[in-house]
Amino acid sequence: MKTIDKHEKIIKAAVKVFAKKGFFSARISDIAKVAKVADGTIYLYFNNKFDILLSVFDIEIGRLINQVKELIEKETNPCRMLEIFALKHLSLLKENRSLAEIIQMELRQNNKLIKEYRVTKFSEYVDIISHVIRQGQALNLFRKDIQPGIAKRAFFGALDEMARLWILAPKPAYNIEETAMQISKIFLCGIIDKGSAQADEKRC
Amino acid sequence: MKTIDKHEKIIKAAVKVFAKKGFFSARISDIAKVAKVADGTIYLYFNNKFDILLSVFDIEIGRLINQVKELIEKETNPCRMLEIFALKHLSLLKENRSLAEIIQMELRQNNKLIKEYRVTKFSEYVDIISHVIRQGQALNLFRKDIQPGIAKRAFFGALDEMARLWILAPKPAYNIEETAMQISKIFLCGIIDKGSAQADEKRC
DNA sequence: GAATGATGAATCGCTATTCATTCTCCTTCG
DNA sequence: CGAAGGAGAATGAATAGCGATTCATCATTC
Repeated sequence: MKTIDKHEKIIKAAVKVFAKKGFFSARISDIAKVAKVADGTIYLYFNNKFDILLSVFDIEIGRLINQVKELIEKETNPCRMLEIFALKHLSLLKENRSLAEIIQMELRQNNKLIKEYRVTKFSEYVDIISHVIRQGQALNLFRKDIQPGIAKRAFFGALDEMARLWILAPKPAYNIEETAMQISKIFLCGIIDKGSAQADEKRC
Repeated sequence: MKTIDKHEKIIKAAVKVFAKKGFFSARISDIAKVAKVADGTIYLYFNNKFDILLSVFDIEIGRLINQVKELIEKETNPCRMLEIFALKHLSLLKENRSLAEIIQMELRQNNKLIKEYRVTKFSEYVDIISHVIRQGQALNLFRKDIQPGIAKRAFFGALDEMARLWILAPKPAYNIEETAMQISKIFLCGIIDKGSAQADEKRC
């Protein structure tokens, strides 16, 4: 059993336990039990309980962010880029429900470190959206009176709220493709420049 | 000093302390200090720490919900109703920042009682939106292919994300009116039925 | 037989909750 | 009118339990 294995095992276990109980109610001994490791072992790999949470953010959420980024970068049409963002964001969270729960719960905590996390790595992720909107505006696809900073939040917030539905409701009422499509559709219709020939051409 | 005064004082204090530190990190003695009351006194009015949080939800958030509901009910035009919802929701949260922080943080906790709260009182609030959308569809103002259940979440999620911005950022980059207007505009443009004469008439 | 990794029982600090005591403010009666 | 008394409210020091963290000890590997 290599060192690297235990580090990973503990993080995976922590994702499960934090998702189930929330950071504060989760006990180190819970994580240790799920990871099949002694309580003390955890302190060989992490400085303290909060450090485990930060590692979850860095590694697991970081992985999520990279996957979406990578896909977006392959596209050039801003409309398609937003559709892909919606679809991929939702489907990755759906696949990894525990992680989705942690994002919902812990990334909202009023904590200095978490706040910092939100303004660095995570907001870099959300900034993908405003960047795409600016591209669309430059191409005369999207209306110029839309503020990218507000629109990005509107779009991300809409997706985030759908993610919340899945976490709170035991049975999902809508499937991912349908949800992602509806949200991109509402949003795209809302920002597309109807006076523009480009918008028709690109079939946005 | 009447009994009713202390109950209120403790709740007001709890709103501040929970907002600042979060439920788990808030100490009863902190709340007591802010309320200018002895630690023990709190237990004359509340069963336990969690009971204080539930009371905050019931009383303070309930008050917020009622205010928005009341305003909406005065309107008949679905487009205006959505605009008013956006504006009032944001401005009430802005006025009561501590409460907004609690909503952001604690209403996301993975807790059975809070989950129940979300599926009763709070979702009744969000359901105002889907109700308005259905009205609009019945009047041929809004497109029929929009699913009210998804659209309500898209709209609410967008507003909620803007509220989050204000909480995390020390200095707000956008004012309320502008934000509410942009979000309603994007959303209304996204759901309005362009083929319909009604939509023009009503100047949506 | 070191050196490194792992263990888990014991420690230690923290804070929700309790409860014996004190305070406040009426009511009653001499 | 003022003193006595007592009911309910308020106090805050003491308790009690929890759980993060430590560390003396054990296991494994070379």
